[in-house]
Amino acid sequence: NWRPGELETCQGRDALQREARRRRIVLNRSQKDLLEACFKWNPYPGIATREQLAKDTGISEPRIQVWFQNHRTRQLKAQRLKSRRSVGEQTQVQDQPLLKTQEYLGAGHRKNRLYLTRSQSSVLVQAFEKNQFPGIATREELAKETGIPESRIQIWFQNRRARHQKRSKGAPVNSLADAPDVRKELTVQQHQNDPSTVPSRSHDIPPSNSFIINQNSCLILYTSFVPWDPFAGHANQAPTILVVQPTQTVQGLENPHPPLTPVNQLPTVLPPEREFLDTETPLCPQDQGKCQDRSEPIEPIDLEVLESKNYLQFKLDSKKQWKDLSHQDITFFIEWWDECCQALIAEWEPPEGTL
DNA sequence: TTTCTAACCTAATCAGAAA
DNA sequence: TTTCTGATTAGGTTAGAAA
Repeated sequence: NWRPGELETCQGRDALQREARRRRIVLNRSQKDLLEACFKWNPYPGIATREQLAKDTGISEPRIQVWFQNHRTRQLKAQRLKSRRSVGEQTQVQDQPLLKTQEYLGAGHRKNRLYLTRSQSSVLVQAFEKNQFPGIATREELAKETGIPESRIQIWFQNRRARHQKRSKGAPVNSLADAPDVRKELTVQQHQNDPSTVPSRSHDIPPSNSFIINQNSCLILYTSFVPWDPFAGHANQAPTILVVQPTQTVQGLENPHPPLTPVNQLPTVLPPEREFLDTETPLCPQDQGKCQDRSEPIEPIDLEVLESKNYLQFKLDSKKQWKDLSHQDITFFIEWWDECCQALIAEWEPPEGTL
């Protein structure tokens, strides 16, 4: 049951000609738990979240991305099936999109764009001319040769095939299109290591490992309080996730759905209480020296900290919303907060027997 | 053998730099 | 503004691991 034109595609090709795929990974229970918990509150994780998940699970970021892609598909499919069953087969049901968080809607959601050099382009173009559907071995070889991550090479081939097909179907071909880029010879690593060479995105708020900003509240995610080996397989060594839920009043403002479900299904380890609750300036750990030179706490007019069950809740002043804060305020606060979290994590000693 | 799901695919679209 | 192209999405297919 091939579709017209499918002979041109990988799926229509003789299986014998197809190059081998990547070896399939098998997720363990705690990796799945962590991904599923994260999916519940954010089905569209941005690059910062995906990288944090990669760290915490030991799964590479591209595999995390694929897992989310597949999981969304299954989720939407199941959702549709469920709603059609409940309403009746004959009725047309409006599909409910998955909830997108501020992380998705804001800037900094995507990976930094890759800029290929002339030589990188020509290597890829040559490879494409030989084989439009390289398997994992070829892609890894190309990755080694060009210094481009394998996952991006895969994307490059996908885009190239799509555009190649479009053009061969009669669209006018611009001779410059897809030609090796004439930009100066910056390596990928240069772009990645030197932020000044990455195209500016002045409105960006830096991605945070521990923050998600919603319109009216901020959600704080702690991970990695427990040094955790994803492959160790001990149930009590699951990663720690602490999601801070916006208050009910805040939730009610704009979104009919609670934006997040607090994730407390996983073992939760709070940071040492003294760090947050007993100080005059609860937003800054006492050991402020670790927060570089920022010994001045953020003026707490915008934020307050509340203790509630096992959650720490930060709530904006009722009159103030995140959108009222300047970009600089937020950027400063996030950077500062990440540093404090890192200092805290570095300092934290797990209870005996948890390792 | 069947079921589940990671890996991979296309097509459409977004997004940002360059022309 | 338009063009180009890397990144992301939805959703379908393939194929390997587990039941």
